[in-house]
Amino acid sequence: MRISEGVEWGLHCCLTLAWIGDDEPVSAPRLATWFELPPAYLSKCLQALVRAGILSSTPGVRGGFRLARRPAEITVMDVVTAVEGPEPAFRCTEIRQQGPGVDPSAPEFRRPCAITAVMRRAELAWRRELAGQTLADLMSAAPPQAAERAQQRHRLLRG
Amino acid sequence: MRISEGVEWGLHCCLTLAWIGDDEPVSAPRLATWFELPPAYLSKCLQALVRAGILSSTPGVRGGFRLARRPAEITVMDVVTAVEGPEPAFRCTEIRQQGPGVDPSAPEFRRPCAITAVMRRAELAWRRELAGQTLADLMSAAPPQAAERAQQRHRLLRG
DNA sequence: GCCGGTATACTCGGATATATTATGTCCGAGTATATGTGG
DNA sequence: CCACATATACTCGGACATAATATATCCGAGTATACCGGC
Repeated sequence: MRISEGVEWGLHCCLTLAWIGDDEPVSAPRLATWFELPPAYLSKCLQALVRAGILSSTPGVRGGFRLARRPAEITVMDVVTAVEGPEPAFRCTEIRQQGPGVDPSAPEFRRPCAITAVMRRAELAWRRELAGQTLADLMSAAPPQAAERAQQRHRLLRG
Repeated sequence: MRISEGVEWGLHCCLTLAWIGDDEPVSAPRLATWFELPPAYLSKCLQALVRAGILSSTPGVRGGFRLARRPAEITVMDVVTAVEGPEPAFRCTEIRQQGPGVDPSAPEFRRPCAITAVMRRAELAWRRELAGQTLADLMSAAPPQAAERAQQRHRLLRG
C-alpha cells in the first residue's frame, strides 16, 4: 500500500495556488521548478485536478492553473481522490465464495463479509479525516513563512 | 493507492485457522485449494505472517500453519501490517524544502508540514479502526455458516 | 512380535521470473501576445 | 499615429516509453511418517 507522490505534489501545488491568489494563473513548468519536480509529470497530475474540478486551466502564453473554487471549499479528500482515483484501497474479491462445495447464491453472501466491512469502515474513517480538512485549514496551520515564501517566489518568477 | 491482495488472503486464512482451532496445522496448499488461490504466492503471504508472530509454522509431512496467539489477541491491524509492511502509506518527501532560494536549515522545517500532519492523522484514524477489531470480533460478526463451512472443509480435506 | 534404520513424501522458506502499475517523457493543438505593415 | 493581419512563443492535453512494485513460480533444506529388515 502506497499513496502516489502525485498526491503530495498536488496538495503542495494547490496550497501554493491558494496563497498566490486568483489574480493570474501559474504554469506547470513554473510550479515544477518551484519544487524541483519533473515538469511533464507534474502537468499530468495537475490535469487530473482540472478534470476533478479543483483547478481551472487557461491555455495561451500567459496561461496556467489556478484554483477553481475557494480554498475553504476544497478538501484534502478532494485532492487525494482526484489524483489517486475514486476506487477504494481495499478491493474484496469475494474469495469466501470460491473453493469446492460453495454455493455462491447462498443467502449468507448477500451481505458483505465481516473482513470487507472492517476494511471499509477503516477506510471511511480515513476519508472522514481527509474530508474534514480544507485548503483554508492547511493555510492557517502552516507557518507564516510558507505563505510569504509562496508570494515572494511568485513575484520573483513572474519577472 | 491500493492494498495488496495478500491482505485479504491473510485475513481469510487467519479467520479460517481461528475457526479450525489449534489441534492440527493446515498447510499452505490446502488453504490455497480452499480459496482457489495460487499456492506458492499464498505461501509467501503466510510466511510474512509467521515473521510477524501471528502464525506459527511447523514443517514436516503433517505440518502447516496455525495461529500463534489467541484470536482475541490478533488485531486486523497486525495482519495488515505484517503483509503490507510497517511503512506509512503517505511518505513525505519534503518538497517544500526544494526549489531555489530555500534554506533547508530554517527553523520552520523542524516541524512536519501541515500536509504531512493531515495525512498522518488520517492514516492514524485508519490504523485505529483496524487495531480495534480482533479476529475474535470477526468470528462473532461473521454468519454461523462461515464457521461451519470452515470446520466441515477441514474435516473433508483432512481425509 | 518388536526395535532400529532408512527411504520417502510432504512441509516450509527463500531465490528467481513475469505482469501490472506508477513514474517519466514527448509531441501536437490551441491561444494570447508581440510585431510588423499598411492606411 | 492607429488599426489590422500575421507570426510567434508559450500554454495545456493526451499519446507514448521506462522504472518500480506486486504478483506468481520454482527449487532446495528439513522433518515426521511409513516402510523394511534384522533380532
